[in-house]
Amino acid sequence: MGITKTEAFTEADITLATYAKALAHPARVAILRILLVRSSCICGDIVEELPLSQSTVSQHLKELKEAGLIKGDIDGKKVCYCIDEKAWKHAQLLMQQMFATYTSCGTNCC
Amino acid sequence: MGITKTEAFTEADITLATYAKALAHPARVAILRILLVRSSCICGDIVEELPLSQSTVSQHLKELKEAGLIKGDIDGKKVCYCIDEKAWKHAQLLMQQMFATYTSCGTNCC
DNA sequence: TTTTATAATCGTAATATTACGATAAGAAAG
DNA sequence: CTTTCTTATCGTAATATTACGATTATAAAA
Repeated sequence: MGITKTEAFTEADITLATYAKALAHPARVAILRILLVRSSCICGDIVEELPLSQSTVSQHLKELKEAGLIKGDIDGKKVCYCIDEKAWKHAQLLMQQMFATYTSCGTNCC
Repeated sequence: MGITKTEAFTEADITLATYAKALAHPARVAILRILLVRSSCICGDIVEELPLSQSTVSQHLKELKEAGLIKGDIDGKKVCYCIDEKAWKHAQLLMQQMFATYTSCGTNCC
């Protein structure tokens, strides 16, 4: 149905899934890498670094913003994007915790 | 168009996005947590722990398998799922690298 | 004020995802 | 062989995603 039974899952799982979803498209990963490389804010010349139209990039930026991972401030006639430190570190923590839980199982395993 | 210009992105970004997509739904996060808690294989009583139908759970399991994060071996009339260690650690590494790249920017930031 | 540049939004089309019931496929149990 | 249990797959419906061109909105520049 394309819709998710959100009420059925824990807050933590929903949050992690939301962050993961933001990373779930190569274009958005690429955008984040661009923002990461330039450790200070940059403005919207992201379009020129990607093989996508301006409207498509704008849409991906919107999704990253909605997930909370980035923020965009108006700066004259451009818009200035950067990583949202708090959300970024939160996502990092949730991911780390998730992945770190793994301990390789014994001989009874697949 | 619901389709992605895969040829336009780097292999690393596509791989990371694929792993992220596997985590991009709370049900799949929940499934992975179940598999993580029981460090040895368990079988499809995952269904009973989730408020989803058997067919829906099976579909999510399939996606996790296709992303490579889990594997399922036949064990009599049940199927035994567990985390795929290699892929799991690969995903962990890619995520860590991605998140660790961040260094909080100076005063010129949003 | 008019022009120009930048980014967001709208409209639309193609494809993907999520979910479930029903059915099929497989092996173990009787 | 037949029944039973478990999981996969099919069919279908509702919604979401991805992408682009066209348009709109806003502010700086002329």
